[in-house]
Amino acid sequence: MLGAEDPAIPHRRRKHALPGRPVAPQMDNDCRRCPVRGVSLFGDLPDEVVFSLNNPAEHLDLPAGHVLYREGAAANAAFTLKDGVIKLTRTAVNGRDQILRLLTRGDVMGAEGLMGLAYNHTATTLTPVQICRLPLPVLKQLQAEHPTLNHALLARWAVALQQVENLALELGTKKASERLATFLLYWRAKNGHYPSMPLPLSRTETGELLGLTVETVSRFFADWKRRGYLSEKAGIIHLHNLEALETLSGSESLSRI
Amino acid sequence: MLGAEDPAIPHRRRKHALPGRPVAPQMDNDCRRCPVRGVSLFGDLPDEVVFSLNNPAEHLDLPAGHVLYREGAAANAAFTLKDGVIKLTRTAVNGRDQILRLLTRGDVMGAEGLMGLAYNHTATTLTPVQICRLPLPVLKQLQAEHPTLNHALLARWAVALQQVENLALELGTKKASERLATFLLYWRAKNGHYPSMPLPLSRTETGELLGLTVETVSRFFADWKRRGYLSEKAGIIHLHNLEALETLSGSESLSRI
DNA sequence: CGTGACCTTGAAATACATCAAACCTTGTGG
DNA sequence: CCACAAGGTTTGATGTATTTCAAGGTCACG
Repeated sequence: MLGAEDPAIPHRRRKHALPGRPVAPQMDNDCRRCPVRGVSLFGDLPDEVVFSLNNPAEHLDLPAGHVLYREGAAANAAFTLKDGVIKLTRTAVNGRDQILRLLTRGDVMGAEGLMGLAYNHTATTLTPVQICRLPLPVLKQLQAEHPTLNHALLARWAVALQQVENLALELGTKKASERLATFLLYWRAKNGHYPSMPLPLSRTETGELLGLTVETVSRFFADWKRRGYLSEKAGIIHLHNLEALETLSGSESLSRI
Repeated sequence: MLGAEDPAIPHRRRKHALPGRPVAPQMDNDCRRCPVRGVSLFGDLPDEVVFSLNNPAEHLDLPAGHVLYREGAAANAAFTLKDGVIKLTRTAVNGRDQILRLLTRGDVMGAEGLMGLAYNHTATTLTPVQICRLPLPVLKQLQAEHPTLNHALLARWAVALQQVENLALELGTKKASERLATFLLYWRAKNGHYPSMPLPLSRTETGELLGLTVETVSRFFADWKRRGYLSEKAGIIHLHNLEALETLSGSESLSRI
């Protein structure tokens, strides 16, 4: 609880998004030994079914800054994220981007292809990732043969809906500092409640998530660093004053304290 | 296409939300003759199944301003909206409300009770409504017996997700006038693309949907009325200048034109 | 015909965006 | 290995969109 060890691997920060050819080393392409099978879509499927799959999924290793698929493109596969962080974004008519969800280990993306024809988002890796690519025809067949899968899909959709609802609630009811503080605390919780966590979002991206400009995000970070609420080093955020951040996430504003 | 007849019933505007006792006349409680069966959850179920249901659903007639269920309350039933408009809201920690979805004919609500224990939203009628109340145990059993139902549920979840994503996109990337104009055009489309449509939202509620204050909403309405873009009478909105609104929904601002 | 809910309008305050420039940091090529 | 280039971050000055506060106006209903 109090001051545990530092978390995971400090995901290396990307510079400019490389064109990123899928460096797929095919190390272990066996679904039965998939490290995320427990949390993945197939968690509910019995062993014999997973055996029978004959490894329909393709393992991929991608660098940070790689676009997996684009909003509006014809959907041909769904993906499971085994490790790393991915952002799902949409672009408004005025050209501004909105991050709608941040995906981490175990999350599924692209499954909307089961319902419609096109992807609803653009999926971009924020760190190097390991993912599992599942062609939609395979998934459709599995869905038909094993109704359990539908339940798993339903559960995921429900979670996704709640996440986006939380986002809309934040965007519609809170001000800049509140949104940013709330996000930092959320991200901390999502990363194991450690006092430190990797933050693979640039200031611009943080703004795209929270409906703010780069400058506004930067100003609050700077302000909170000066106050000693947090510090940052090599892409790792350290939260020193959770209480202050919790208060900020509730109501306070920069100039009022 | 051009200047068609006026649309539906001018839903009477509520004054203060009555405590609203469920005036349920039980006129026709037979699911087989349900006017929205085609668009409802059971659209896919074969006739014999619907027959066998033995009318598990309860028909309700509610006045405007009635709270169907509250965020956080134990979920015991799902509902199908046969007629009228309902808002789904959540309240932020600071007490401000956010409308997350507006439901119309055929929409389903409260199905999150299938996955979790509590309702995620507060559901409030904005007009008099006719709804169908479906106890969750019944729905769960149907779900187990007829996997088709899962597909229907999945489809609905997918639509809900897209709607909320659209909202988040609006809230995160656009400014007041753009959001309001976009919403008016959206609402027009949802009401049959007629030049006129009932708007069962108060200024306050419109603000709660779009992340704005009453005053801001009122000012834009006033401004656009003065410009002749629209007019309003007895809760009915008439859009006179779609082009202007479309431009506004894209980029323009009040002071800049 | 008064009362309560809702809507409008104005003036002032403020939060955030925009514009502009300097500063870091990190990977790269000489 | 150094220095530069490029992307990202910080900071300041200024503008403006939107909120906040306050008051008056309208409409429907009892």
